[in-house]
Amino acid sequence: MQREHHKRKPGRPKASRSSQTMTQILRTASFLFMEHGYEKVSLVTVAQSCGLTKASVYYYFNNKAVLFTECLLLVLKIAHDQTASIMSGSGSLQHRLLTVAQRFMSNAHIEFESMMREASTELTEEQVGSIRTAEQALHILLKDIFQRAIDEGEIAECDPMLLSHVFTAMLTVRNRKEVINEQKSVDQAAEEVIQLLWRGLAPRQ
Amino acid sequence: MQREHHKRKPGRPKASRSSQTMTQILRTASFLFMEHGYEKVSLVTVAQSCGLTKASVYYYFNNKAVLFTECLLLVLKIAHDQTASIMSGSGSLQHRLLTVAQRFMSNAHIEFESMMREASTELTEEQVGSIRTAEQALHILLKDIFQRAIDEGEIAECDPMLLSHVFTAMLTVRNRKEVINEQKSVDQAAEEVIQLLWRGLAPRQ
Amino acid sequence: MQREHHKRKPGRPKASRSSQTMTQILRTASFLFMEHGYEKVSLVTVAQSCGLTKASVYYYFNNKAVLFTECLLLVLKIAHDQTASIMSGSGSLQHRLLTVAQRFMSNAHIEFESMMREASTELTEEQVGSIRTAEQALHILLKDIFQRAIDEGEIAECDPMLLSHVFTAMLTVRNRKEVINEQKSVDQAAEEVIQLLWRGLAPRQ
Amino acid sequence: MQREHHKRKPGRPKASRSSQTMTQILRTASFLFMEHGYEKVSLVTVAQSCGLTKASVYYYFNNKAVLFTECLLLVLKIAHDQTASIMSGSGSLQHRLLTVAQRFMSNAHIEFESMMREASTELTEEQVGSIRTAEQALHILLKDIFQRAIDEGEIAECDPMLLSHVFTAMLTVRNRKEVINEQKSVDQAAEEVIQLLWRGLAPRQ
DNA sequence: AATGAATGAGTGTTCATTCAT
DNA sequence: AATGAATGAACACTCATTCAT
Repeated sequence: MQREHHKRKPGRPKASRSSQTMTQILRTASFLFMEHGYEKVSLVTVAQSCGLTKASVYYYFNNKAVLFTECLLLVLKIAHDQTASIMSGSGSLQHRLLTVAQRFMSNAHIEFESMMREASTELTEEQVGSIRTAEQALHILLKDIFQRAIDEGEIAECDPMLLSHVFTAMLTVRNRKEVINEQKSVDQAAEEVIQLLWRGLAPRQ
Repeated sequence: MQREHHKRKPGRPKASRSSQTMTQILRTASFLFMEHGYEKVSLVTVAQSCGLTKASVYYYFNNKAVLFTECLLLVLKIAHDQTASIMSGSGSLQHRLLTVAQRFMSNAHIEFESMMREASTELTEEQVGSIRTAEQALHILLKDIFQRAIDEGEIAECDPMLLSHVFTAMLTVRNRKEVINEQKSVDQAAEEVIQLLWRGLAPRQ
Repeated sequence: MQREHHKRKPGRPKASRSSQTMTQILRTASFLFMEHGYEKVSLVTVAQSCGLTKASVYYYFNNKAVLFTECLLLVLKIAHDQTASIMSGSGSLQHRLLTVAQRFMSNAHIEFESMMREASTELTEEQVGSIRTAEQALHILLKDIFQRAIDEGEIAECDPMLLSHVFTAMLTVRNRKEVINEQKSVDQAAEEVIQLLWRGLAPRQ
Repeated sequence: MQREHHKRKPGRPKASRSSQTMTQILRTASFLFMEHGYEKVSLVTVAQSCGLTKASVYYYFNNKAVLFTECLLLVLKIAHDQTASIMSGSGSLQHRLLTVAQRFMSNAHIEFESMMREASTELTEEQVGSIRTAEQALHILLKDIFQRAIDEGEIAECDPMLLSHVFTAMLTVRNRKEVINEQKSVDQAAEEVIQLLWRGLAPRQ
């Protein structure tokens, strides 16, 4: 009889906190992984940073590799979306690249490739694959943009995929203390990097 | 190389050890650290790769942090000397940079900054400092070369130190599978990277 | 079956639970425990095998020890009843023993004593006691049957309780791969075991 | 020059204690495994029972599965050798079997098959195989003895391998409290079991 | 000069158990 | 009646480090 009133599912309803806790773990862990890499971040660190117990982290993520994978997918997705959003905006290509550079360089992170090398022995092939795919999506996005710019004569001819990698590699100067310091802000450094990339070293005659 | 650093006391291996075995450990460990990073390389791995026991490694190096420090100092010194040698040679600046790039890119290694971040929690400030100093020597070398080139109008005006960092950062594309593969050799990639750096993106009119 | 054990209070599931779900848990868990032993069967396995959650299992059984106890009591009662039913049937004693043997040997199960030893550190003395009682009921049943057979001269004189244990112990050969295989079926093995027990090794003159 | 005196190997000599510690671990662990099974025996228990640390156990045995395997191989070898020695002695077959039975029944142990089922998920196929081989060696030993006895008309015709398994299965009654107690010693029980096996149930006419 | 032995601290992972809903 | 969330205790395993020889 009660059942006819409102077919409420039995059991404790999934508290909205549930998803909140999970995303909090994801966010915290993402930050830690990007900051310190795979090995250095222990699950107890993640847990404590969230005010939880190790076992609670395991309640949401089956193991460290899974957590790591989801974190990277999240970070890469955000990076991809942000980049896409910025690049689809108005302004000159140079200016939009600068905006992307500033965005990327504003949050420190371990160089991607190093992190993957560190983690790859612990991840399944599938996990590595999914991360690689998400990473490539970002590079393909940039490559396509560069390709179009080349076609339209906006930039000089070159391998657009290589350019995409070089571009992101250049942004890692952000991590060097001699580059970013009291005298040179991140934004300023980004500007100079982009200018370097744009003009090249060749002297103007 | 050791005699050059007078202030270091901890971090310096016990004197009067058979330099034969010691340099072998150094070389082997250097290779392993550059290949896999700090954490991934256990002292037993180093020992076995030398045909020794863990305890023997401890006989020459007081602890892992000391060994790591000595390794990086060695690697950085070699890199510095090689670069200096190449850059002091003849040929155009662009060509000499290409040679340096090819040399660097030919042996895979974990991105330097990532490795330092990984290791830095285990190293003493002094150890970090000595590595940073050696690293900076390399960048100062490049900076000076770039500065002179700017002064002589060989390359466009820019922050030479930043340029030095950007230059080395660009070389890390070597680690990306999409860049180095069957279709593009390391030397070819190096060439394209240098060309990109030289010409920049701006379209020629 | 529960009503028969008045003295047990801990170890007895909360009253007035939907016997539907409860018996399903009991049946499923019994099977799993007999198949894999105490430790190997986690409550989450039991729950999932029933399409429930761990917490639901706890709703019916206060803890793992209680569930295990109830399972064994159930299994032992079934074994007892089946044996009683078979032995009270017609046919020669040897033939009825064969039927029992075939019944027992047809479903694989961990040797009883091993399972008890595994579980006993987690069970209360009371729980161990109740299981032992149920187990003994089975042996007493057999003992009485053997005693009567001895009295009636149907079998040779011997300690009937020991015989009961030897009889059940012999049936555990069922678990050995060298005994039960493609060439020898369970029923055939049972037959040979019973024949061995019946005739003994002594050569006939 | 020193080298010419006595080519002593460098390093600390393998203390005779070394092997002593190792065999002590083996003995202790064997006892514990036979007493409680695979899962129940944690390596910290083993270590403490030897007055060592967990890590020390790992110094001698790479992991729990390896330790377990070596323990079982040891136990099975001892059992095999003891049995062979006893069976090759003089006296009637019945009497020698009794001696074997008494020997086996005097030390309690978990039923072998149960232990293997418990452990097999953690062992490599190779490890399982080597244990199975050692186990089979014992059964083959018995089988051959039984076969010869059959050939010589010393015992009645039957499947000698099945007999071997039945024989060892019968000895597990040792674990039952109703069999071994204040009123019936192990030796006495062994005697009755052997008598049962020898004479069988069939009434003598 | 080199090594066998031993250890402490830490890591990932599992699981029975509790509690509010 | 049933469940989502959270936890503590245990376990297997690794590794840098020490010390007597």
